[in-house]
Amino acid sequence: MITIKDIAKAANVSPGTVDRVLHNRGGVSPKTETKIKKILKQKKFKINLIASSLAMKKHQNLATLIPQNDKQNIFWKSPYSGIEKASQEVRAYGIENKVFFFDQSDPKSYLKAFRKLIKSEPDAVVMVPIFVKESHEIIRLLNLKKIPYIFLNIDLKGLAFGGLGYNNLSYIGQKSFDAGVLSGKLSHLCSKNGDEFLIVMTRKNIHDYEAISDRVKGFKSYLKDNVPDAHIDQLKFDLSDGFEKVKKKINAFLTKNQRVKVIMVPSSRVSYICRAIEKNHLSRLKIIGFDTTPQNVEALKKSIVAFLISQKSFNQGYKSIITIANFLVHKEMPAKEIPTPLEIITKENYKYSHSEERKYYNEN
Amino acid sequence: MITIKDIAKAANVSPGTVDRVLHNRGGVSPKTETKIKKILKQKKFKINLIASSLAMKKHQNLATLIPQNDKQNIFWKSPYSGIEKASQEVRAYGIENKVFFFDQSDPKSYLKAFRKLIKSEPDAVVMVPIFVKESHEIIRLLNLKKIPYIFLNIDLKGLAFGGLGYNNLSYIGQKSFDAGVLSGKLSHLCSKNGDEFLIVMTRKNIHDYEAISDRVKGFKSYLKDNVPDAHIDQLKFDLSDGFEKVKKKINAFLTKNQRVKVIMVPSSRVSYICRAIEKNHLSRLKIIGFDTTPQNVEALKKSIVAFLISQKSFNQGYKSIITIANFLVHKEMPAKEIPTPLEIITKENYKYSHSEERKYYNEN
DNA sequence: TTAATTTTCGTGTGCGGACACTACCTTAAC
DNA sequence: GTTAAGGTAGTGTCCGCACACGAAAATTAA
Repeated sequence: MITIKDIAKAANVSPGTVDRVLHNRGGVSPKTETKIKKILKQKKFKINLIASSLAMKKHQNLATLIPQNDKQNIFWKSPYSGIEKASQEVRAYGIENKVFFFDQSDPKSYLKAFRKLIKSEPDAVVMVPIFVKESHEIIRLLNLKKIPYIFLNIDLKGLAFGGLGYNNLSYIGQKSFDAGVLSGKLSHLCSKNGDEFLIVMTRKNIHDYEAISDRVKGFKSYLKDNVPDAHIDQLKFDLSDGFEKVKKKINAFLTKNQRVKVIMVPSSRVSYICRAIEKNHLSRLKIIGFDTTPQNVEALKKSIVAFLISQKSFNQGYKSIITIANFLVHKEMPAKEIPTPLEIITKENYKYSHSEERKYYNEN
Repeated sequence: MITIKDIAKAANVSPGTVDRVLHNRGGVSPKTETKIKKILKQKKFKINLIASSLAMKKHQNLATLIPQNDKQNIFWKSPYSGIEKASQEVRAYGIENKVFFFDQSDPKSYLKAFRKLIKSEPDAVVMVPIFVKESHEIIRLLNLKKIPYIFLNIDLKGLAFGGLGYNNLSYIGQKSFDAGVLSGKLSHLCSKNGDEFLIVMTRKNIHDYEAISDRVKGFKSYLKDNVPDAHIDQLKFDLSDGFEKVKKKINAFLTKNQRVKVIMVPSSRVSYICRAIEKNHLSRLKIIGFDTTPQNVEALKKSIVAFLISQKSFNQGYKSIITIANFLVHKEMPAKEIPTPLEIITKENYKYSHSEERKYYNEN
């Protein structure tokens, strides 16, 4: 193991000088600088990150702005858990993360949570930019204060600030269009000529709209390219529709359209739809959904759902914190986009997936 | 951030005493011990792993025994890369890993590499126990020398040493039977009533046999449970069969058996088989294979192969080193089995998978 | 030449924890 | 009452690096 001291000895200088060269901190004559750099390369010196971050005692604050998770919004439990896990890990690096929750159906609570967040004087921010208009305000302030931020799960785009767009260090999440394409491929593979496809949309919150509509676009795009004469139907429900109404409508539709063999539900509420479908229909259907919520996994295990496409939201949360921590501590510039894998989950491979997440739950 | 010193102050003892309690090193009266433990819990003290491993300056040696990778055996490149990546990371913890290669078709080179390995006096070993008899000898020596070891990729079992079995700390790899079950499920999903299934076995090396035959068992098991009247054919080739012979045999078979619609290749050589199949057959076939070798991915991208089941061998290699390093440094006991996820890879989600591996290649 | 200034570099301290070493305090044996 | 033995607790040093401080060297000004 090569240390700074080894380099110093070899170059006939003190460790301090080597350190100055390593961090371009100036104050070193060109002669010695090149000499040291040569030895550095020759001996393949790598900074010991362990010792480095221990010595770099400056404590920094992180802040995270995410939707509250509860029984209704169970989806947000995973990212939160991932965030918690990462927070524990980076604490040793002197980074303290504070999480601020908001009600994902209430823009006011979003702004309120942000106001609290900004009072905590964070050095960097991880946020889920659900509300477009409010996020605009938030980001304006972050830019002003020069606080770096990354987007989690939702890739807010737009021509804000005079066409410059947002300045997020990175986006960590799923590429919704491609997720939709994948659902199209899976639908295609498990159907035969003449089968019809049905998309069931459940718009629970307005802000889901972007991702969900991208998935639908991706789905249609795949089919257009690969099954040009595919017949695609679409059913839409609103939150205001009660379960009974959904049930009636969907079963009536399936009775009338016996050639529908594949159902794709672009939201994370596929299990809800499954519950609404009568058994006699289920047997002929291949159902594809998104996200491994407990209910969805239940339906998968019962072989009601054929595929779930997972965005590994636990890993998303985890990675967002690790990414920004690396940026703060080691000035490591993240990629502008860090897409989550599109994992295909079936009854048979579920138990081998999400192992980090399960491990975390077991330990806590 | 709570440090040992904080705890010491609160308990009116010196940091040394707290450390003794933390590591059960004895020499502390029960009274002070319980007091300290209470404060530890109350203040939620967590050891700072960064500082801990820096302070634990004892340098340790790791040794890895894996098959050489070359054009013929490209599969082993991924695990090796994962091992290299992890080795770099753990070097900061004072752990030096040495890799010893052997020819995967030559037991003698296996033993020879091991002899070199043992001369390096490793504190722990990661090994791919390809050859049964020779591994037995190797493990006997490791047990004798009390060197801990873990199995990578191949789960050597047996009633060795008086029925006690091997003493490997852990096995890191795929559960082959379940991988086969998954391939059965995928075959099922993309077939319709009356379709026939074909298994094409290419036995390149004897030692692959276990994993491959388990995959076949899993495949058949799934179909037996879910498609009881399924018709499953099987073709076997040997390394000695030339490509032309394979080609002739397989196409003749497919011509004669037009109802075969799904082909499952339980080895990592699906692309080889695909090259042998004539185009007029390909169009009606759904082909499922294993492992994301460059050639297989090529076939996937051309839509010749429908699914690849990946065992993420890069991650396997990576995890094996990390696991044993954690064991050495933090005495963290690993799980007896660490199964790799069974990832379903299609043309559409390939680019989002194996991101760590690709990142590694880009940086090196 | 000498003083003033700037540039270059060496030294020392501390991050949080591990562990060897030492000092102290009991207890019991003589 | 002295001493040895054994248990308990405290001190000090070091891990590899970052950074502040100030000394030495080099340069410029007077």
